Amino acid sequence: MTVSPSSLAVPDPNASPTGRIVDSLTRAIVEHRLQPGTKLAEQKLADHFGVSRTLVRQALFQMARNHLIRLEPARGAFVATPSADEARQVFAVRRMLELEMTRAFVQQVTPAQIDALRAHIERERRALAQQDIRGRTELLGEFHVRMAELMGNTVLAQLLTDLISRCALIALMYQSSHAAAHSSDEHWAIVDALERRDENLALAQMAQHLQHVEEGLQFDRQPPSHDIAMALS
Amino acid sequence: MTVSPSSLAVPDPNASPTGRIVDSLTRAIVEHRLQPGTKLAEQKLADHFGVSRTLVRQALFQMARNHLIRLEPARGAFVATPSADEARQVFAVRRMLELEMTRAFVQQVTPAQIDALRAHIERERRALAQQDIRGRTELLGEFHVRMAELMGNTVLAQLLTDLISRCALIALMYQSSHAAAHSSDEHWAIVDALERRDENLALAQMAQHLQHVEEGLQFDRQPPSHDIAMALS
DNA sequence: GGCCCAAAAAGTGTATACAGTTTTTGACTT
DNA sequence: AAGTCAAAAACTGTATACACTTTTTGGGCC
Repeated sequence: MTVSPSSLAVPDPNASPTGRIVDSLTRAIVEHRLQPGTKLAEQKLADHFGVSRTLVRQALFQMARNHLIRLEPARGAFVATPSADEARQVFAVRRMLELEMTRAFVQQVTPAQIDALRAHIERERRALAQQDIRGRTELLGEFHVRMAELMGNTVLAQLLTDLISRCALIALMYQSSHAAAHSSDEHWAIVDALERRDENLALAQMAQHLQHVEEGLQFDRQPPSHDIAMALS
Repeated sequence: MTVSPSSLAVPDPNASPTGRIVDSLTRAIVEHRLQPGTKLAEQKLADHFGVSRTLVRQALFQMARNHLIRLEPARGAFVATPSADEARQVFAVRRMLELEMTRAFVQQVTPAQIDALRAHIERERRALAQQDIRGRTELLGEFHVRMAELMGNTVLAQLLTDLISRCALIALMYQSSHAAAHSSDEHWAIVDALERRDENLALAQMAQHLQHVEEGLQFDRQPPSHDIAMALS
């Protein structure tokens, strides 16, 4: 199962102008600088990025496939507003993927991988200490992607990247009250279990971690609507 | 976990002209009417579909995200030629996702779901009996998607749809010698185990089934090149 | 003030134009 | 005959134009 990580080169998204726009918009959404439901007018984006609408449209179409934005025919693009149902489904898929990933990871773990994961957690902690909200969110999500990359499975890593982007958007909508510091400690516990090659413990830690992340969400809360009239109805 | 299937409506891909093109090209690739490596010239596709290059380009960009086609800067789009590494990674992800899906399925299985799966297998068998190669391939893959849909997890179902499309392309490249009839019988065995709510048996059957599908591939075989010169070098 | 409706403005959907790059062609050379 | 190279053709990448749809505006009416 272990495979050379470089064997499946993924083109740098910043290479093409469209990729640059996708990247920039994705960051803006995941980092909560764009509220769910916000209209994304093509000409305004085109002006902002200094390109024509053609490239913006290409970027928007691609992002719609990740469900980070929603396209309404003849009405335009909006930052997605995932429902509670969708949120639960996304988390269910993450659980499925990451539990089995953890299982596979234990089977082939090396000291170098453990070191890499510990180094990543160190970065998480620095971001936490510095109150670097943006870096924190990104790093906490990336921990899971890093595991996939260390296993040499680029396909899995890309899938997880998409899922975790959706989770970030969901977390915003349902106002996660989850303490980020807690997450970093849980990552540490997972790595400890991996190092000991204790499959059952690693699975339990990962399951608990994902459960805590999901529990931070409050699905009973009404999704904050961007539309005033609808919010007051 | 169980959620109404209709709650997360996915827009009919045939609704937009671009979606129609994506759908048509995806089918052509998955059903092996387009060889891996084939050049997809924009103007030719545009003429064929009776639209301008604009729409074709949108479709190609979207398909590149599924990895069904590969875009080379300034050179155009080609039907993807997944490497053996990529194939192994895709199968690894399928295993992860589907094993956990099976686990979750057992926890919440209903007689109606069993009936639906058996009905699906019946269709597989009809396609097999009629030597309907195209329908057979599609139905055998769809069985796994159907399980996700029956659990009410649209997110999972869409992910699996993409993965299974990639698997179909991989199967073509590495000349699966896997008997399709066998697959249908294995599906039957999985459903039996699900009906008995026997988690361990269901997991074992699903694992074995996926292993058989993957074993049908011959990774040692040189990927058949569309480029004559390269094939002879 | 609130409501209705038509004109204007803004925006999306698709086609086309054009610049720059890659591939093909075909005459010329060895 | 095989190789080379420049001109031509074909193709991609981006911008722009234009038809059609949705949203906004503002004036008349109750």
